[in-house]
Amino acid sequence: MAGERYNAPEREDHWQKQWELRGLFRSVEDPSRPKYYVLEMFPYPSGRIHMGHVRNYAMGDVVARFMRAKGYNVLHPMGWDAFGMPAENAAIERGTHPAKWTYANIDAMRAQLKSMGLSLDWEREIATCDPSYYRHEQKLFLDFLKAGLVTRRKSKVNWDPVDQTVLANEQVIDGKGWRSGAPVEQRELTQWFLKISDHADELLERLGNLERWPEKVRTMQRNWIGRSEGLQFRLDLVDAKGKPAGELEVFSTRQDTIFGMTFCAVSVDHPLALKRAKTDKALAAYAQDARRHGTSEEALERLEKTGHDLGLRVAHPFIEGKTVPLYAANFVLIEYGTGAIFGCPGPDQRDFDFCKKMELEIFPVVAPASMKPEDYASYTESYPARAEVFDGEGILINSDFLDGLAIAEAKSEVASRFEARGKGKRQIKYRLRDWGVSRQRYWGCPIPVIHCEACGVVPVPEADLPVTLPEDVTFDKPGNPLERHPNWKNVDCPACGKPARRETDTFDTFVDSSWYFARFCSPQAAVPTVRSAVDYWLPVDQYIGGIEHAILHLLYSRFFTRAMETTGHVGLAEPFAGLFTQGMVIHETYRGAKGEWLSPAEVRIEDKDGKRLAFQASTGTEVRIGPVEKMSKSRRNTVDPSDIIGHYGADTIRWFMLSDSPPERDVQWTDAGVDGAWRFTQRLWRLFNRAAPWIASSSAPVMDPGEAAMGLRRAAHKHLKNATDAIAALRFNVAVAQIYEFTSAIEAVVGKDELAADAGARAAGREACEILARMVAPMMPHLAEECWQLLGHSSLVAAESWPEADSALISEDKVTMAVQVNGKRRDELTVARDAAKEDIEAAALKLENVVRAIEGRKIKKIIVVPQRIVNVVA
RNA sequence: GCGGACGUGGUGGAACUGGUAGACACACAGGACUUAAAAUCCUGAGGGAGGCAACUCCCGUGAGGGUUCGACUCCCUCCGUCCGCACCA
Repeated sequence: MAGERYNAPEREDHWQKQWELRGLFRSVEDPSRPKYYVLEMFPYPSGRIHMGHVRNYAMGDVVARFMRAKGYNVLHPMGWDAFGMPAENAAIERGTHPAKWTYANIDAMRAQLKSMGLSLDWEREIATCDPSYYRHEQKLFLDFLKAGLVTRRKSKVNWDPVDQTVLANEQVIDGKGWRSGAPVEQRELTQWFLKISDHADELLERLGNLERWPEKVRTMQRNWIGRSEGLQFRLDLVDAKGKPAGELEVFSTRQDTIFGMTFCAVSVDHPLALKRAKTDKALAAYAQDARRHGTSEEALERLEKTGHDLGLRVAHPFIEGKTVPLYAANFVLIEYGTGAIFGCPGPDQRDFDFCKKMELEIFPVVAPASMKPEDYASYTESYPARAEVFDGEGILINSDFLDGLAIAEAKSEVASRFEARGKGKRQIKYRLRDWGVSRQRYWGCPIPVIHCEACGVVPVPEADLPVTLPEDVTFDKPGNPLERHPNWKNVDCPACGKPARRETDTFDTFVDSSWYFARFCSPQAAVPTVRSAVDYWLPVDQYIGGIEHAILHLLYSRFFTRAMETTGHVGLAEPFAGLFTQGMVIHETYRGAKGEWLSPAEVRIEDKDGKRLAFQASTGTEVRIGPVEKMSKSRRNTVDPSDIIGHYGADTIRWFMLSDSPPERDVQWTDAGVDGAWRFTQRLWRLFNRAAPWIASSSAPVMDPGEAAMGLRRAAHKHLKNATDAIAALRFNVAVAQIYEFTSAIEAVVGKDELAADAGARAAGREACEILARMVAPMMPHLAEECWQLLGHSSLVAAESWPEADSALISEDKVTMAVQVNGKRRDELTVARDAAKEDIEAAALKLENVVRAIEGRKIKKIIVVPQRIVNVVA
């Protein structure tokens, strides 16, 4: 036995088979037991799992196994987010059919995940590209359509003229298509939209209830939804001759600054601008230029804020006879508010800059609250020369009837006056826009509608679902294969029976992932969701994934759940009660002589005089060690999880992922770190091998345990409590540290020859080992089984309950308190746990170090915090 | 620009509601075992000063100030790093 090594790969295979044989991780609804739904964001089947997956799923598995041991009925499923562009790209590049490519990847990745020993219910596995999944997505869409949650309209989209498809914003890089490199055009296309913006207020409001979500994610969603309260109002226009020329409707959150209005501006796409552009060629050219810059954010940053005079003037609503110019301006967005603004250079930096350029009047309308009224005049005079505007809290000035009011009061006053005149209304605007879900792509869920010349848009009858993708498609030409398929799109109209055309757009893949968590509750059902199942399992109690989904996926899923509630598919509004966003896996980067990226496998690291040097393994030439960055194919700084699992085993890679770094922060992959984790697996295995015969004859705790026994029992229960709390709070690195300490404590007792005759120590050793095996089980499940077996059990530790910490053993009867003099630690004092304050004070004052520190000074005060600290103030 | 997070030894990090800063791990050094190596085990260590030594003293959680008997923790100012959003009226 001694000298042997734990053969992780072989034993892990064995234990995985045992779990599967007994169906330990299959979950069945059981209303008599409390449920716990733990879910990690399901992967895109790109081909192989990466370290990010390993970290994500290791964490989720700890939670799943821990909660199972705590007695919960745990649901822990896995599936595949299987539609998407990479499959089509593979088809274009390699001629493989997207389905073939995708399913092969799923098979490969399933095997990899299984080798990690995850406690998943594989019977619930789903793939979003499977008709058995997406038929229900189509049904949901039809229900949403009926419920008025869907709309179809023309909108501007990013269009790649080479690939002939719409691109998501994320796929536009510096104004160019990410694949083709062609400049992206803005095109008007008729698209399907889910009306998420109708629910902006709900989605915002309910963020407040998501207490177990990271503040950061809630803030990001709050900003994304972008609520602003303001006033929408109409201003009178006059033409060059001073005659009335209609009205201009604007939106502002700062209507209090109305007396500072020195111009108005509209978007180049505003009706007023479009109308004039028909006759004003210079304006038409200006507008064209402004639109061109609309795509790239970088260009926006540098873009000068300019305007083109529209030849109209705007009458000031409160100053008789005053008018200001009206411009078409490149910085006004048609999508937001009314596409028109009133410009006030006072508290608005952008308007201030614009006025300077256009040489318009500039004066402040808000003065800092601390300023004395006699200084207002000089403040006003010097204002145009300022480098930056004042936009803080303050008092209205230069504003007629608003003078002296605070900003909030002035806002309310102005709003009331407009409302009284019938010229305006208080309004709340959101930045959030409707979610365009149409994609001109093959590998996605077909949108189940039919276009008929006579009947218009006709939903596919539910009996005809699913609308499946045709298999005989070609990818040799750019564009949507569904569009050019010879007959797929030709159907008879379900309403009138005349020839009609199928919708050839497919859904954005974010639609697929917006309800998969609900489908997991009844993955084989003939309807999208079974109410008894979702009512039992949902919400997801703990969702774990990357921060990159903070907005899109998580916001869409929240909206989708609300929509499914409206249509009766679920009975709750929020899908994820708890969210955890884990950090990335990062690694050093290496570059060769020509600046080419080198993978860690191609590099040999050496220590020379305390300096780390890297050499190319094949040539021996020196390699530059670059910054530590997120593992990525482009930088080639990836490590393949399967290589590590094949060499060290799954437990080692899991343990490493959970050690050291707090789970929300990035973890740096290092060989030394993996070696350390591997050494610990060996150490535990050796310990249990040594312990087994040593504790074999022990039974129940003995009547009169000695010092060694009591010490070990106290350590066991203390570490058990600490680790339990840490795991429950997802602080795996802290739990790992507790397990290390606990292991050392056991090693100090178990197997020691001098304690072999101590029955109490042997009994405590058994108790400690049994606790340790179960504590380790969520993190290193295979090794834990091995250890459990070594202790003589025939049961599986994966099915064992979590040990209970005995609080009586944790609170020791003697405590060590620090003794401070004037706040500086001078000595320590061990007293009975319940010692009286007076006795503690007296004992503290007798300590040599304390006496010396006091130096005969008079004692002013003594603070005693029971069980913690004594502070003598002298 | 707006918003958020963070800043602790050589490194990753720990420190409960303000109460012994640096747990645990990595790396390092010394030692044991060994013919040797690997593996394993033991020991040491924030920086500085004094002492043969047990030990004692000073400094120390980005910088400066404040509150407190007592601050990594709370407050203010500043510096730095990272992230998100960004012409949103």
